[in-house]
Amino acid sequence: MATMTDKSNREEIKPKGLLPNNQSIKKELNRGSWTAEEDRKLAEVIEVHGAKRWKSIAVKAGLNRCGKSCRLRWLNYLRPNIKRGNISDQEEDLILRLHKLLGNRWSLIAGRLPGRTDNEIKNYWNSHLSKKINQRDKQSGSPTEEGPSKSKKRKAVEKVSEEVKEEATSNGGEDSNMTSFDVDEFFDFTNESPLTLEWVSKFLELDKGLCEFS
DNA sequence: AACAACCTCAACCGCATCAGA
DNA sequence: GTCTGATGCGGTTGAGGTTGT
Repeated sequence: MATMTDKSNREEIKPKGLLPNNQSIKKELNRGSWTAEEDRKLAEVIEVHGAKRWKSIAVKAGLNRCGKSCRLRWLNYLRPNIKRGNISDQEEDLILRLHKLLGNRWSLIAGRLPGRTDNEIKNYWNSHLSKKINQRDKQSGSPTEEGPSKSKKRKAVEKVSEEVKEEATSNGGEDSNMTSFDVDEFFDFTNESPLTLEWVSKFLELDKGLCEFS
């Protein structure tokens, strides 16, 4: 089930990351890129048993991997309806807006972009958009664009979070992660302006339209 | 052609939260 | 209420690819 962009077709799985002298690797689990064979096994088991209890999925599939790794592989790569390839201008715009609104809440942002994963969006942000924004800021001289106040951000975050939750549950419960978080802690809200609420609702309207479009 | 510098993105890690016993 | 295992999230890493010199 590997795609063309997949680097995982390599036969050999090399350990990744810093593992000082194989220091306490539990049972020598496979690490690194996934092979097409592993993908196939994982997909088969998930088809039968569903995407839950990842540890047992790993065992049932005969994969020498931890459940976490299997989950990640499924969510970011094997899951049906994954949209791969270039991020469209519309999507990019949406990511920018959502990031302005939500911050680094990648899973929430991903929840508003059908077929995109949080990892993908995070990568895209780090490699493309953050630079773009830095350049723009340097040119304009202002650190950030006009955006909603923190209290409005908070409301928007709550709303988006709720919507994502609903969508997730209506999609069979899969990906029903990121359901709640401490908004109070995340945003330190003080001042507000009437314009900002308008900004948020406009944004949400636009967002809805885009979702229907895609 | 060879090398260095930079870029991309899959995968890992640590931590937080949730759910069940 | 506490413990423990499962799950989810965001930050980070590094292999491999691309571009520049």
